[in-house]
Amino acid sequence: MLQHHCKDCQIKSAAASNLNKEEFEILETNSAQVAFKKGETIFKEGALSLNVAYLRSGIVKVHMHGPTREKILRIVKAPSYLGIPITFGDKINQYSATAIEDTSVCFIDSNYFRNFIYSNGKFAYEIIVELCKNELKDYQKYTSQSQKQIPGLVAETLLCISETIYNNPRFNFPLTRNEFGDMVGTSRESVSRALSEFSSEKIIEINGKEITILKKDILEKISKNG
Amino acid sequence: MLQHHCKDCQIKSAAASNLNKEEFEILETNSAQVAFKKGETIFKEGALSLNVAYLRSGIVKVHMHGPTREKILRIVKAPSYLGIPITFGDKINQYSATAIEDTSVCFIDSNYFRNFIYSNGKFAYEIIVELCKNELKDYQKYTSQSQKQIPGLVAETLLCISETIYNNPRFNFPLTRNEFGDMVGTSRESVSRALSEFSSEKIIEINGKEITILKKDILEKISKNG
DNA sequence: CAACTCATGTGATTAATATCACATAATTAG
DNA sequence: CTAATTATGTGATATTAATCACATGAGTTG
Repeated sequence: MLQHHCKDCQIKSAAASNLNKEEFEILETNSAQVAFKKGETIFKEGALSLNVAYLRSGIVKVHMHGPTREKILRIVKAPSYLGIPITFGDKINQYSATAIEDTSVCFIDSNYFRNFIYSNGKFAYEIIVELCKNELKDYQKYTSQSQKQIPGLVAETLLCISETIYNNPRFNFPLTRNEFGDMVGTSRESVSRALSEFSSEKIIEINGKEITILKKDILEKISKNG
Repeated sequence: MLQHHCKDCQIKSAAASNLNKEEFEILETNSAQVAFKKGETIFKEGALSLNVAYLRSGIVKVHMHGPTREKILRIVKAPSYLGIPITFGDKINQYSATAIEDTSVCFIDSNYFRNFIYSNGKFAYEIIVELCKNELKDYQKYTSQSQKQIPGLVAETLLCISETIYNNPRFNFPLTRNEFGDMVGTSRESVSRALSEFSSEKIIEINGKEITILKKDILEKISKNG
């Protein structure tokens, strides 16, 4: 457990901003900050869920076993809670989280986290807001994925990664082609072909892992039309 | 607004069970019970979300516009909250709810609902648990839908409707074939073909809207293997 | 740095599903 | 009760994407 001072943490969650001095002391003595290297597992499907994980820095993939392959549910960028649902929705983790860049995670004993919900209404409210926003985002993605064809899904994913994770039209795509496939529910070959197509049409530029979005408007159109 | 007494309501939510006498009085004066006939819209995508909807009785489909067609996100059976996320995740409804059987819904002014979260930790906690459980269920379904093929999806849906909605191997399927397609992300023809196939193999029996699951074990195998 | 292993791109083939077309059944409206 | 509308089933065809096969490339490890 690294020494840390939650009260002075510069990257508190919206919920934690509502904690008072005493609650911060409780948080501090019942949480642990852990560093993960790229590729390391933060928590694993099937294990007991005893902690709430708060992602302080880095990027993480949230994923679960599917009927035929792994499914990447979302890419999470710090700062954000990582799976409150696995803590309060079930006793056993229903999904895993793996660092796709070096990350720092605070694990909070879920009993104390629960007590904050009981005793601090503003804290609870912010947690609810975060859960609600996630659900809405998930439903959007869910709907897209069941209706769009592969070029649309690949375009959507590129835009999403560019805009919500890197805020930059040029970025290092953090997943392998195989994982990209796991994310949109298709094979690595199909992803590869869609990317090649976009590249040959000068909509994007590919340099290994580095992708540059050249024509955002066209990519948006492809994403929208499926 | 129908006259009603929330305190004595026999079908309170887990969250509402934690409200005290005063809170029930507030709830009573700031909520309205409304009856909906089959097919009527309970709330609509795009409208302002000013109320939390609590489904007291009946069955509802929750759905949203997708890129190419409507998407049915879930079938909800009473008693259950209907879309807390639309109230606290955004100011505008991101999805609609439509009665697929006659229903009774309590609309609760979201400002008062929010106050309960602020002031009653156990209420807030139960809301969080419900949101978390929904997220886990959604992720499971989400993963299935992006990996299984149509027979697997149709089998999964039949089992789900049979077990979680009707608790009976024989039931009146509450959706048209088209809506069934909207639910699993496929065309009505493909759903129809899968059902015919199951029927000719004596796995199910179809009598118009009435479906009987004859061989649950085989249906489960089809569902599991995709 | 050489030998592996893993990741990627791409052509050929196969399989799954969408779409179209149409007949028929069920439901709704007048 | 009849006409109109909507829902359903099913064959034929077209489209899409999966799978297989293989070459190349990049990164890793001894």
